[in-house]
Amino acid sequence: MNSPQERNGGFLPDRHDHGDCVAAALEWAIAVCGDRGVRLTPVRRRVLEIVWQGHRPFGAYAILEVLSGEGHCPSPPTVYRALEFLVSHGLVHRLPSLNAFVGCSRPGHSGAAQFLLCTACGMAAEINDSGIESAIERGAAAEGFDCRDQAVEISGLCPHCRED
Amino acid sequence: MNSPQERNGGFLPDRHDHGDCVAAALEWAIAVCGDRGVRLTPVRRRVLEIVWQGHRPFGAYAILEVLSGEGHCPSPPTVYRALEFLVSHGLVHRLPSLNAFVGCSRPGHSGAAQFLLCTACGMAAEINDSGIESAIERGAAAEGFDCRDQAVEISGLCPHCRED
DNA sequence: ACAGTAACACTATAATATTACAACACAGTC
DNA sequence: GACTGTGTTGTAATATTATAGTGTTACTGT
Repeated sequence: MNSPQERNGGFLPDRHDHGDCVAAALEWAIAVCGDRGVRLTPVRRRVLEIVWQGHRPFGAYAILEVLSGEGHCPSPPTVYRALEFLVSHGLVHRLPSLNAFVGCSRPGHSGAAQFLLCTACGMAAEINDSGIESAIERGAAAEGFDCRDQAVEISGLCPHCRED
Repeated sequence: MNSPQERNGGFLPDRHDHGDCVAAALEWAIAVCGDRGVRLTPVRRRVLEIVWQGHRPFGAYAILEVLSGEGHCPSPPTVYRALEFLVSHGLVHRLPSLNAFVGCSRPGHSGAAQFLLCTACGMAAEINDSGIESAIERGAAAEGFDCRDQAVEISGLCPHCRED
């Protein structure tokens, strides 16, 4: 099975078929959960869909608000647990600098991810740049540091906004 | 004037003379504020010293607690304002992944900083690796992204902890 | 059906951060 | 020394993000 990688990475044109992005993410999530014998419950599935509403980070309480608007009105722990599950299975990323979550565009990818965050429009793009990853590993190793996790958040202007 | 760079970077031995680190940071802060015509008021100075108590990130409310223990009992906005001032003048860094602040070891350095965060002992080390910085710039440029700020937080085990 | 486990609901609360406005302090000028 | 404008701090209230603890429900395998 293919990951949604080809379709979802980088900054996409404004009017791409976003339904495809969501469908691909969902399909991938179902496959991953099947493989690992874990459950993509309704709450988890719905949270994943909401996070994927756009290529834009979503706060936990924004997710909660969407769910509340649907009659189903869960409490913060429910949302955080669902997010934790999705993050732990590599389906969603947390962006600490924004206290927000974004769908993983390359769930099949094994390496580290980096994020481009547009300060103008709020768009987020995930890249998986092995040059950045290995530069960080080298930098850490030079200090005798055993690198376990990299969080790289790059803020600036996306291709669309830098023209305006 | 020299920045405290030589003395404070990377992971230092457990028993270095930490008074020197604080003194150097303070001296640098006084010089920077003098140059720019801004004031290193008592609150700001004291917050800077507290952040520099160790090479370890300090939360805003932990700072507040220290200040409270000193009779001088400020409120959250006071601490956040002081931190904002120090961050804006490059004297302190914010670590979003920890919601915490750490003294800048290389306040004179013009390039981007990266942080090595030990998950075992909580130590933080700042590095200024131009290889990482330029790899990120390349990666961003490849997406047509105009990079304004890089936040790189690397978690893992520091040289001391990886031996245990 | 039953036991074991995982997930969820619910209440409360902790931890982090900001808004808004009033009071004060300092620098430069008269 | 008083006047004035700017920047800083004090204070109270509140917003935002995240977790703890307890009990209940739902699914899985036998």
